[in-house]
Amino acid sequence: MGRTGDSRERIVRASARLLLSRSYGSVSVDDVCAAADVRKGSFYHFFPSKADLAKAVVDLHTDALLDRLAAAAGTSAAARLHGVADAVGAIQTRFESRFGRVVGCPFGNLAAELSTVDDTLRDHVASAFARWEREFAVICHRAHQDGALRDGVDPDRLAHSLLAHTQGRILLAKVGGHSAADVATGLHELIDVHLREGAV
Amino acid sequence: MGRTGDSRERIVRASARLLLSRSYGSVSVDDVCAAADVRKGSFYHFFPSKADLAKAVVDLHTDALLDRLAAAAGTSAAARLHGVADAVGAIQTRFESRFGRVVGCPFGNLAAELSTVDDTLRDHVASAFARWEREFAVICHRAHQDGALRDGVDPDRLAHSLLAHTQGRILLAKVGGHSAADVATGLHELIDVHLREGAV
DNA sequence: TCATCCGTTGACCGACCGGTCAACTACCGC
DNA sequence: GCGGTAGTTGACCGGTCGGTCAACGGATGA
Repeated sequence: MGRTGDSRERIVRASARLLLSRSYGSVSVDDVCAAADVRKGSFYHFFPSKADLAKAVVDLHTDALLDRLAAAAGTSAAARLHGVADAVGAIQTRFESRFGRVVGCPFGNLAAELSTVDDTLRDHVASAFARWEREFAVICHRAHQDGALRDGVDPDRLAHSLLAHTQGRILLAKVGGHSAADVATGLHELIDVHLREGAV
Repeated sequence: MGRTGDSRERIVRASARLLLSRSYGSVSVDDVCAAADVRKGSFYHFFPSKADLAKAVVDLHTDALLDRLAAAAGTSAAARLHGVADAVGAIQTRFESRFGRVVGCPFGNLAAELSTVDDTLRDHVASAFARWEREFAVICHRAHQDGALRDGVDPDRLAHSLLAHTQGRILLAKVGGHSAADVATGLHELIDVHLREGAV
């Protein structure tokens, strides 16, 4: 082994950073190798193609997100719902301070750019979204059982709606140059309008 | 003039089609020229760069969208609100039948891929979104004046929320392989929860 | 001690990228 | 008829792209 054997991890982390600050198409394998201080041959030792690297990056973000969502506390179901909005806001705020601006959602960025280009990658991102939505759905169902949801609000559909809203808000903040805090505020509003009057 | 002098238009229309079916990064200037049956020199006679072509495509879609939104009829303000959801659904359904799948929003796709890469392009797309949101806002304000909106719902914030939701739903449909009809349904639901009970 | 194997290196490749250019052509106003 | 000009053509360019490969090195286990 050359140095410490953490080359693969350095590659994934470096490309996660580069993909957020730019885009899949504008980040070359050479860029990634330079940022990770790894030679190209090593890169292709770990990843059969650039697309596979992107999948690894998706997995990295998926693990991080699911951890964060699980850690999001909250006593009542309604508070838990607001907790996920806070979690999303916290992640975006962290990206914002790291890159100096809202740079989008790691999943959403790849989904928008590559869904129509690489079908296996599309499928991979879709799975990540599905897991994310399932986490939301669990919380929505709990809120439903607690009677915190407005009449006629279906928990599964609310979960999907929440995810869509998250993606849309982040995208608009990215293109419009808004702040990550606005994203969180918008999500809180969306949640409130779905909660029964008088719920926390 | 070589043929009929409609080269520029052919270029824009061909690249509008290619950008929707693929992505900015995966569509080359050569691809566009081939699809438009135009030689590369002609392309660069009309557009100083590939990015400028993308701006022209944005303008094309902006005009089409604003026309469509203006044509969306509706007697009551609430019906008008649902009318914009139908308009979005109709556009997406048309794309779906043209390309065999949901291919995303022309603005959203470019916003996600290029906001962090090309600042002038980002600004151009942001302007298009701003005009779109303003159209939504006009209708939301009308609904507000008519007392159709739930208490505490701010019309401007609702317009932004509606736009975000539109983008998010389209993105999720694109990556998840859902239908354009689902997008419209989701938008109708979002509108309904913001309307006062008993409003049409 | 030695073979094995994972990781590493750097040179290399053909294709394709966005973009340029000088020459040519057909129209239009004069 | 003639000059100017908008449009067109095809050859051309340097750079970069994703990806390949043979050779090498150092730890590990027998």
